[in-house]
Amino acid sequence: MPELPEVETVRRGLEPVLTGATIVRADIRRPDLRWPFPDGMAKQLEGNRVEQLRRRSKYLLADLSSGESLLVHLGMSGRILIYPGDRDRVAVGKFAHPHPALEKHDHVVLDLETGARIVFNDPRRFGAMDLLQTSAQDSHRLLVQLGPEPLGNDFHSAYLADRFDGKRAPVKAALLDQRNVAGLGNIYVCEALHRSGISPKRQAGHLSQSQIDRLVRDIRDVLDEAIAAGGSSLRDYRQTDGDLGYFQHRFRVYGREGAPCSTPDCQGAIARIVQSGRSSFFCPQCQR
DNA sequence: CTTGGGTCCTGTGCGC
DNA sequence: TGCGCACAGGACCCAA
Repeated sequence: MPELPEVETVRRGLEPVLTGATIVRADIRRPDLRWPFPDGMAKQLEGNRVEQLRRRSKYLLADLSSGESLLVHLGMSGRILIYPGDRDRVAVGKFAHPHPALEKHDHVVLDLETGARIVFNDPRRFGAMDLLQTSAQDSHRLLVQLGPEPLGNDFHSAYLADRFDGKRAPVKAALLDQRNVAGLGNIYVCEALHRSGISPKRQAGHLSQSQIDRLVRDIRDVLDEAIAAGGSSLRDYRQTDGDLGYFQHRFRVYGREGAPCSTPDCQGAIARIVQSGRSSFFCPQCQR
């Protein structure tokens, strides 16, 4: 999926289009993604204004005028595209539809009063949508266990040291565990560990305090840089306008098996190993 | 409690 | 050009 930087990029793309706009029509084109959509979702959306578009970890939350929020998760392959529409063309009756034809895997379509159309497309359908009471957000089953935002004030080295204390799991697994810190995925964990010079195989509980300090800083840095670059574009991810993100050009280890390590004075080559079924990319020379 | 493995689904890229 | 296989950004669920 899109990890935190990609979801934040989507949020920033959607925000100006969605905030303050009223949903005039919701077209739910199949009964489910990863889970069934809530009963009557289309009706709960239609007629509502979107008050605010927020992000929590890798989830988007659109707060509605009804007091409910639409929760959206992009899974592995989910995309949201905006078609600005063209009211004038509709108004003069030249075109029955200002938007391009729907494509395969376009599962949810929201038409806004402004004429804009928001399309959720997800080939693998690991994504999710749900409705929740905005005031009870934190008790939602998908959000209740999430750890702190890595870019927020609650994520700091004392916190992480406490969470990692006594853990025998590899630090790679511990950082992917959303209960420890919420929003990292495979790419940015690999990248942060490389920047910190920490092997993904190291037991989380065996890191020194200075390594944890460094790791916290590097996690924040890599996420900030990725957001500034508009996220990373791999197979499926695009920004809301269909453009590519650019951060993938700055990967130091992810997807670079066999390439020379980019650390100054390091003669190592990037290796790939499998940890709990997922690829870890790292430099065995400078990550210890 | 922690940890690791299997699983959902479709698409793509590679080797043959 | 076609075919089969490995692999893909997530995270739930269950067994040990």
